[in-house]
Amino acid sequence: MSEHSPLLPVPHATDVHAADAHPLVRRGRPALVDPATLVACALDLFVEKGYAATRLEDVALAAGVSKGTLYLYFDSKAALFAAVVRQGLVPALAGGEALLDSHRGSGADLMRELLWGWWRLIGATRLGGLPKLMVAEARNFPDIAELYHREVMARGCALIRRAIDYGHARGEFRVAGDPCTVQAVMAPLLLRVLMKHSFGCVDHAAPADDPSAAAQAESTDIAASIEFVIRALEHD
Amino acid sequence: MSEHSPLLPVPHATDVHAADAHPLVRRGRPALVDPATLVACALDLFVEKGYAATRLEDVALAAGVSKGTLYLYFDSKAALFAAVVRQGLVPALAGGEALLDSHRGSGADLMRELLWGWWRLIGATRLGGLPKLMVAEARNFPDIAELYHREVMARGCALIRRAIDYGHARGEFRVAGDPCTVQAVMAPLLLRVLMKHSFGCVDHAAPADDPSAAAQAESTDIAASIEFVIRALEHD
DNA sequence: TTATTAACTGAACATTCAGTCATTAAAAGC
DNA sequence: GCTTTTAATGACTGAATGTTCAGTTAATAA
Repeated sequence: MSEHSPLLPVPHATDVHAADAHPLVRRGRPALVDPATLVACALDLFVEKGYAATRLEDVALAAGVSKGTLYLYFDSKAALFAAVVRQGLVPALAGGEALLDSHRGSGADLMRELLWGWWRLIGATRLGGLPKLMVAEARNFPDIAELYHREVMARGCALIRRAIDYGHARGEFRVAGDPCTVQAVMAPLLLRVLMKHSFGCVDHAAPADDPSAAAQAESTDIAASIEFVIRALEHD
Repeated sequence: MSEHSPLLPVPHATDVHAADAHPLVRRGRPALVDPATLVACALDLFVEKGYAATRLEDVALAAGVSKGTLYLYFDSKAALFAAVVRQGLVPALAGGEALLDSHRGSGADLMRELLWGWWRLIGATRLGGLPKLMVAEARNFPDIAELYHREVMARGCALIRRAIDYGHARGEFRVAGDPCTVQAVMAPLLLRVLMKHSFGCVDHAAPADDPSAAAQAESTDIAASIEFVIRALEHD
């Protein structure tokens, strides 16, 4: 047995593909598949069907490879799941942190930008399926849940907390960024994305026939949710 | 094959146990197990491990019976799942509807009572695991998701909407009960209960060693969340 | 051309588990 | 006691699927 954690990709994959700056000329057959593609396909299927109901053969099929090829890049199904979470979260939070550092306007505007940015970069993309996936599987994969909690939730909460503190320091917000307020601020958007990826097909509120109208209605709802929480933050 | 829906309990169970007022004297061996116990055990395990990761043998073991006995009461695992949802939701909403009809005070007080009641009757009990379960499995069980959406979510939303309208009609609330506001009002509590049943063991915010202190902190957080949304509803 | 290396394949294997059923147990009627 | 009826059991089965690996393909190096 290898001495690596079973939730990490096998080393050769990391060496050959992730660190592409290999100085030597490669030998042998060139790779046909990018492991990032496998992870992206796995994310889609995990989000759509759940972890257990997703067959590795379907992931492979979606990526245009065979089932065996998956095992060249990931030790196990759980390792693939871990990669899905890791790959999803790494690029997702940097933007928000940069935004917060550069902002100079009002607290309400900062909060609007943060929440809209979260929706654009995560809520409205395929990454929006990750929260549902983690809620569903956190108890079955404590290691991955801990990673997600530490690297995504904690960092996201810290971001919101700093934004609330910013508005509080300027005298615009009634409260400072305690954990409970932070959760209440994120709650409407988080719940929205959770519902979208679970009851989305059941909920008949949106006109399913016209995707552009649905997107329009969604934007309106997001805006309303954001204004709702800002109203709760601001002074009377 | 029976002509009943596969998601309904087998008829004999309903006849013999649910309708206990059978006039005839029963013959044969008396039942040792109450199907409600099976459903309760299934709820616990489904919530803890997820639908797929829960083995029927474990459900049976938790209820003190054998796997075969489960099939005397439920046609399949999916039927057991449906019973879990159905049994959970039936008694859960009546209280809220009665409360709303009898209330005469301010809109904010009504909202406090409603949300606290929801927390006491659902959020803080084993039923609080149902939302997580449904979020996780809605796509895999469209029938059950539709049932849950129609009988739980829609009715719960209607309740909140009427409470907002009540406060709005009295001139206390800024807005009427549009669907988006309703969701924003429920969001903090719903998200809290979702997190409790997924990341609950990972989140180190609460002191896990002292359950009474944890319950105390939880009550404080619920109260803060409720006041947060009421503040967003009320006039400036 | 031939050897070597790496990527890839898919049939076979091993395991897990929902669902079945022949059997046993416990009650009531005769 | 004997029969009938219902409850309960747990070993068994079959299908699904995660995992493995001997073999194949496609590239470079000699």
